Amino acid sequence: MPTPSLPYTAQQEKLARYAKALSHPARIYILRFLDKQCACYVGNIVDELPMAQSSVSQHLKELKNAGLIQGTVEPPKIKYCINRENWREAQAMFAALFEER
Amino acid sequence: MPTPSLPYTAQQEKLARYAKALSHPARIYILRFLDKQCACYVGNIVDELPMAQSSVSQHLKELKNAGLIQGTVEPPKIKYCINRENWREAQAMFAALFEER
DNA sequence: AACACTTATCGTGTTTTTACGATAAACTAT
DNA sequence: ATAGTTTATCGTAAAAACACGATAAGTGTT
Repeated sequence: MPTPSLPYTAQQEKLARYAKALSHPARIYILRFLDKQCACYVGNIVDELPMAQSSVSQHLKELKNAGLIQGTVEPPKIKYCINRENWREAQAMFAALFEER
Repeated sequence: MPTPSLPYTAQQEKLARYAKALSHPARIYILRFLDKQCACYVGNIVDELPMAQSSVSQHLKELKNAGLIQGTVEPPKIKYCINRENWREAQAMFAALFEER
């Protein structure tokens, strides 16, 4: 295996990170829900999903770390919404992957 | 027997499965490579990637199980290519996720 | 049959993901 | 202060992902 020590391009790494964020149905659900509702509180999402509050919180954290959502504090709640800038970037990167030839 | 109520829709599960297939940079690389080359042998891919042949084989298996690629035997080699039907389906499903509102 | 070539699979160890309950942190209201 | 509400984090355990070397399986050739 004599070839490249340079592993992957930054683009490939980034797209893989976005894809990983989308790789669990609960996170697809959350994103779809936020996209429809524009914004909502954690409690609303917990009510929708068949898992513990702590698990939902963890999925939200992963989506936030991936840059796909963002939260704003509205005491005593926290409101989450799609991060539109990165959302568009992810959209473009997936589109490019499938269109390119 | 009543049908068990699944927590997520079939669509969400399917999209999550496609996303998981794309969630590793090596698999992004492979798909991109196959898309460009139209088709190639396993050896060509192994030469491109900084990992063992057995690891590449495992990534190919995952992509095949996800339905994104397919292989045809051309003794003594095996030629892989994109599964265009599922490729288009994945393209449509990602596009729908990001466009929908 | 024996060999060479190509790729898949096996066995193993390490790391990451996923889920949970319990607890902490931050804020409001009484 | 005390209590109540909301969400994040901690600690843990089970499962899955990932990579590797070694080996098997399949095919063509001699």
